[in-house]
Amino acid sequence: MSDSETSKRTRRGSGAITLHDVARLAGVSPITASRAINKPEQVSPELLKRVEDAVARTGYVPNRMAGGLASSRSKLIAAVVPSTVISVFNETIEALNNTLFDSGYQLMLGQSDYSSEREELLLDSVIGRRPDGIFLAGVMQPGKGRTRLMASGIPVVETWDLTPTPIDMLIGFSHKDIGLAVANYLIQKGKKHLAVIRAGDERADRRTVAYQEAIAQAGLPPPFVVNVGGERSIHSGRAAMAKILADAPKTDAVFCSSDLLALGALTEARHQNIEVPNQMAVMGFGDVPFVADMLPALTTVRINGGKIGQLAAQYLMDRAEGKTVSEPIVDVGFSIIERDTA
Amino acid sequence: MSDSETSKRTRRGSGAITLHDVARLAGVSPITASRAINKPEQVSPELLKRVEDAVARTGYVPNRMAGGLASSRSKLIAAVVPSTVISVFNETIEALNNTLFDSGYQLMLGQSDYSSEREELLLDSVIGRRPDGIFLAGVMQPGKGRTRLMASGIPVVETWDLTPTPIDMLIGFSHKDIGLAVANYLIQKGKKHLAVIRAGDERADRRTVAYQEAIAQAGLPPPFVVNVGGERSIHSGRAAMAKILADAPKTDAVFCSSDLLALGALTEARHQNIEVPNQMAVMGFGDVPFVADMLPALTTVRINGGKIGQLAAQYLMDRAEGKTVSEPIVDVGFSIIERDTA
DNA sequence: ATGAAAGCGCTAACAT
DNA sequence: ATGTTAGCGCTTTCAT
Repeated sequence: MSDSETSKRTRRGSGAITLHDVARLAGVSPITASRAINKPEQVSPELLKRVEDAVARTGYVPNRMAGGLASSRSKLIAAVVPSTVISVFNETIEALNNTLFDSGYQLMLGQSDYSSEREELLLDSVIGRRPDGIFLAGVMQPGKGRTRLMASGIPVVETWDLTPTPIDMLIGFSHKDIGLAVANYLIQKGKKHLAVIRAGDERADRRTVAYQEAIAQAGLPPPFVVNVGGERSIHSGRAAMAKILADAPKTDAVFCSSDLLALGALTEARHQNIEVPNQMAVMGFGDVPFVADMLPALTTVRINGGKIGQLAAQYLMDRAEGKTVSEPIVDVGFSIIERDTA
Repeated sequence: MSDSETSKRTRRGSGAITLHDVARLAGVSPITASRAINKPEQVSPELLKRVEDAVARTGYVPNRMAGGLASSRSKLIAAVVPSTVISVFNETIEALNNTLFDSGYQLMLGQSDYSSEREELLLDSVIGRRPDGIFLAGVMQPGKGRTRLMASGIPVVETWDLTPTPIDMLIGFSHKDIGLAVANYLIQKGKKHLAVIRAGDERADRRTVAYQEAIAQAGLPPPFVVNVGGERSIHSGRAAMAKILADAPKTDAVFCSSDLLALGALTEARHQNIEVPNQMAVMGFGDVPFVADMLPALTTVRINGGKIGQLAAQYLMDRAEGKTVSEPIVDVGFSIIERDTA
């Protein structure tokens, strides 16, 4: 209200209420106002109340960019995921976000679209924000991005995979073991002519290779493989199943790289009056929230995505606060959920 | 390498490479280094090259918190959505994120979980980051949150709905018109005993009320209503359909508040050998990416979510850059996609 | 085209 | 328990 500002160089900032305004109104020094807001136990009840009143009256919202700059603690966590639309990572992101929010952290979301070029751009953009931690969906392949990440010194958690050489922390499971387990599950169900509908990524590759190995070990003919590349949709699942039915008609079981692909395979099987699971077993991967309730209910590989997200958030926050994480590499495992389709 | 730092109060920052380091290495002043990076056309080729080399050699990544503080431009956009797991907003968020990223903006994601208490907390947290714009999934009800948002002066775009009193910009469509259109569509197909499976939110309410109106207008008996509250799953869709079949057996058409609910309804119908669409028509809402390829393919209301996201991003960025948005209120409409189930 | 000075809004470090 | 001072790393303003 009563301002007498005189300066040669003027450079009014955002115009928003600042800590100084609040302090002046409360009749205290800025640092006391800061403490009243962030560490109320360090301030006498009397002054605390005056500051609180001033905050309420002005509608002051602290500028976290300024705070972050001053304290080198941004209270930001970045997540880098390949895709956000109906992806297996959704549950993980939601859990991550919720856990972070409850402790006053904010989530920045970056999408790499399965492109490593874009991922590198994204990483620089992310590092520039100086987040207190970075969540990665997957394990980062060696390259410029990985190097820069390590150089940044920011705590990193890689997820949804296992590797002997993590950047930092790791919360995942073995894709190889899944390939093995699924093949053996199907074989034990009496299936003889296995197939696989796989995505183009490297994790799908490891599952497929293990699947092939287990099949070879059992003395069965090698599986028919359809690689759908980046097309993880129901549509491509249908097309893939059509191809299997046409080119490898003896097939009696298919392992799909994702639940969506499995749903597509199932759709095509129904379309062609193939009886599931006797004539054709179908398994998915991911156990996205709705496949349990469909008819037939999908037999699939379940990953506890929520647990991964929650744990990752905790680890990142612990590290941001200087604590050491006692078990920085965790295998959360997986389970085969037996339902109607296999 | 050769440092001789002497100061009484030491407070080493993050320890990362700063613009000063780059400038020193390039033999220019910090401001020249800054210009070389941000406005290269203002710097002579000679110095530009020296700065670029220094950046490459040091692996310098600008600290955007510092830059944001100095310029009052964070290059951050915040999105507030109720949920991220298989929600109709996913496509919008992805488009928003992609459009922003291409212009150097980053997305912060906040989840309100359909709770207005949480939404208020979230809003303060978001405002504290001083984003250049805020994306809202839905329109914000009057209240403390809305007031604070308006007071913040940050550009806001509300979406997925229409209102005569937007906070700022608005990109949506009429839920009332959808209720009307769906009812008339079903009626015109010869359906006489309509029902609705709705969620608990206010938008679903408006669709339902309009649906009831249109039915009344046509002289048909009022629809049987099942309110699933916050349970937007396939599971609750199944349960709701079971209830309809038990309590209102004459029902020959159901409009569902979401595609997932519709899928559940369809599942139950199949389970009870109800023939779709003749005996029972089912319509969804949202046209999530996979319902088109299922068997039967779902007849549903399609919203161009991608367009909303892309437009919202553009509007927010324009406003952040001081441009005026010529048409700040847009009705993107909707369409009924006729497929197998109605 | 380049640079010096000032300061964005906050908190860490050092008093008292 | 409260205050003073000096930055955090950058960009604006003004000068050359």
